[in-house]
Amino acid sequence: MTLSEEDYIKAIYHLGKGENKTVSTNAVAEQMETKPSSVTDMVKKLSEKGLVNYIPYKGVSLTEYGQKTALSIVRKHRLWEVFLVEKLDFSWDEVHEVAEQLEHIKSEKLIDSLDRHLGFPQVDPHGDPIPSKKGEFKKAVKKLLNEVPIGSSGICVGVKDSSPPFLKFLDKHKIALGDKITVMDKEEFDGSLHIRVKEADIHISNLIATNLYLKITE
Amino acid sequence: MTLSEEDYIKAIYHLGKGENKTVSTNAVAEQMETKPSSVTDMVKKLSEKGLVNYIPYKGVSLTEYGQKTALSIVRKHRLWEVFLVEKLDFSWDEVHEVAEQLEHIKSEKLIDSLDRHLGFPQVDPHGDPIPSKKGEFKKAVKKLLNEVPIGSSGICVGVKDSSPPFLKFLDKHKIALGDKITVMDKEEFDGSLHIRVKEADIHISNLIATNLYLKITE
DNA sequence: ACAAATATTTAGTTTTGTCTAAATATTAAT
DNA sequence: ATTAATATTTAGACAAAACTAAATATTTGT
Repeated sequence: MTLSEEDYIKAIYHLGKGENKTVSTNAVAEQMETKPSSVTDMVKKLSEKGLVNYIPYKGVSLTEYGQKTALSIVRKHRLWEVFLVEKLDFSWDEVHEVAEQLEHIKSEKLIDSLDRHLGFPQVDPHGDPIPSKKGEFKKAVKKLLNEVPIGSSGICVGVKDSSPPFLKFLDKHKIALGDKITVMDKEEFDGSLHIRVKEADIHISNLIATNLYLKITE
Repeated sequence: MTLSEEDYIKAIYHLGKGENKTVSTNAVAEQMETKPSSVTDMVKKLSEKGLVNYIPYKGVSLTEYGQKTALSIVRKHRLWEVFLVEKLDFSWDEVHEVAEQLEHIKSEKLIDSLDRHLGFPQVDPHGDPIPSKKGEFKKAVKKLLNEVPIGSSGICVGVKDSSPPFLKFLDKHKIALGDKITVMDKEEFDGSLHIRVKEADIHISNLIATNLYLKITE
């Protein structure tokens, strides 16, 4: 597999939302920042190699083999992201570009060793699940903090209200994007929550909880 | 810089023994496992980009800019080798192929962080020095163990006598290629040595010392 | 110094991945 | 159902990096 082929496989995988939907060549072209005609060419080649199903004018989807390949690339990408954040102190938003390069390194031993070195992480710094060597993984969903069941934890991935007062509140309570948050308990009376943010336990109102998005794996 | 260009720069650097000698296109072709005509093409391109000095029929050498580039690649290669051995438990002889890929990853922050993560190592697992960010580094020399001054240490990189009895001896005393060896003391009387091999102190005869190569940086 | 051997370059192709412009198929609108 | 708009493919070209075969320089042996 060439670098370019891998990028196409990954693009088709992501556009299909991991559910192997058929996607249009135009969509792939936009995702890859290239021209539709280039996509047609590449998709024909990938089809000959047995990585995708391609019907002219109808779109492409991954074959089983293509899916396995995509998951292997996603696995590498996410493991490297964990490495960059955990070991090299990269921040949440700096990892993507470098991981895009590292994901193409070819060495099974490297990835297995990296996985072990990192303690077999289940999710990457964005809260997305890391496929196992065999390609198994749990799906991740984005939920408002108030909808997260007690005992579950996830990664803070966004805000609904992005007004300065709210962001200031988050800053004051040391809640940042990328932080791991666990719902410890919920008050029946007012819907307020006891949560754990990176080792610290704090208590927040229901209103706050309805404005924070977590990514959780079920 | 493309991947291929980087490989050529590195080949020219290594053939010049780090001393920026002028090397022939044929030599580069052999090193790169490619054809001389391909080298001519690439060398012309590199010359236009200001990375090499090229005189047709006379050979190529790196410009100052080319040397800086080469050292930056060597630095990356060797840091990754340290990472693979120290953190991922790769053995001495497994690292090269993977490091050849990793050395092409482009991110200054990545390399600086890796360097820090590894504790700013001075040499790679083969005993070769790691250039600093600015491209400074000490030269490494290969010496027989009996010629190494007291107090110095180096990496075991080879044997002069490769007969089974000698190799068996090394195995028995847990001396392996890639091990760090420090000369602790020398007996005037018989030239025997007290050496430290990976935390263990042992005593070896002069004959043994004349058959082991160390790579040391001055 | 000259012929033979060797080294190097040039010219012309190939492959991969891309592009533009033109042609064709599909979808949407009336 | 026909036309207009949009999506997709085809055809032809290009750049990068490689190759082969032929041409040209350089070096070597006598």
